[in-house]
Amino acid sequence: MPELPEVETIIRQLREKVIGQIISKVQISRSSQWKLNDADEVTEKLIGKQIHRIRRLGKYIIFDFSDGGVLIIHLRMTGKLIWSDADVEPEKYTRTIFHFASGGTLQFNDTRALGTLVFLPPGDVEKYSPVLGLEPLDESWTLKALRERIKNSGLDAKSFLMDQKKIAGIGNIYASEILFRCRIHPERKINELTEAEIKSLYEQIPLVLNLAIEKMGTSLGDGEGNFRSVYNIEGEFQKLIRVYG
DNA sequence: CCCTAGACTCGGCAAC
DNA sequence: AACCGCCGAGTCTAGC
Repeated sequence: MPELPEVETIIRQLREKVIGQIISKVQISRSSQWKLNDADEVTEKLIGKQIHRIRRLGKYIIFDFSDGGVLIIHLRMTGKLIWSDADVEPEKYTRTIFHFASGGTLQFNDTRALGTLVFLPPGDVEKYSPVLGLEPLDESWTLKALRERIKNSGLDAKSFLMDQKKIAGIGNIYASEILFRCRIHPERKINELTEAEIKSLYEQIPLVLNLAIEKMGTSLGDGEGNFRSVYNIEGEFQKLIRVYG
């Protein structure tokens, strides 16, 4: 499952390959994953768009085009973005392929097909903006801001960490790992933690996420959820994980 | 089991 | 003052 470190790994690798590139063709084989767009229309509209910037918001991947439009992709459970320098044919679980003028291709593969894609032309950028909580790797990540979020929540600690409206980017694997390192039981009520425990969360959350980014993410299990980077290789963080499940 | 969005429930609150 | 109605927080479920 791609969580913040996996998505960050993906966008960093994508930057090396697709900044400045121009889309020459888009092949959509599962149009229902384009949430706000008609498949034929978006295929047409994306041609000629140049990728100016790539960024991450929580677990969302955002491509900014030179004209101000954006493409927003969420990988959900099993989505993968795979880069190839050469042309490729769609495989069984290929849902959309982006072809670039350089000859390279970016495949969006997704076994469960729960991932989402949204294209917003320059004027419509406001039409879709996911509601997300604190970004653990931003300057906005402060002990005070975390305490403020915790204050009015009756969730248990693990649910709190995984709630994207509270903190953006954490899922099952990193929530478990962070709580283990903080010695906090996952079912403890978040608003009943001691000040020392909140402080520990405040420190461990960015620490664990940054460590996982250094290791290019976590590839656990052999099934459909197993993370692969843009170059179709596994991450290394599972070697450092201290708890599983 | 653990990704999200939307529909739903619940409880607190408000009045001049 | 709460028979009302809004809001925020939490729960449940569909989607493939």
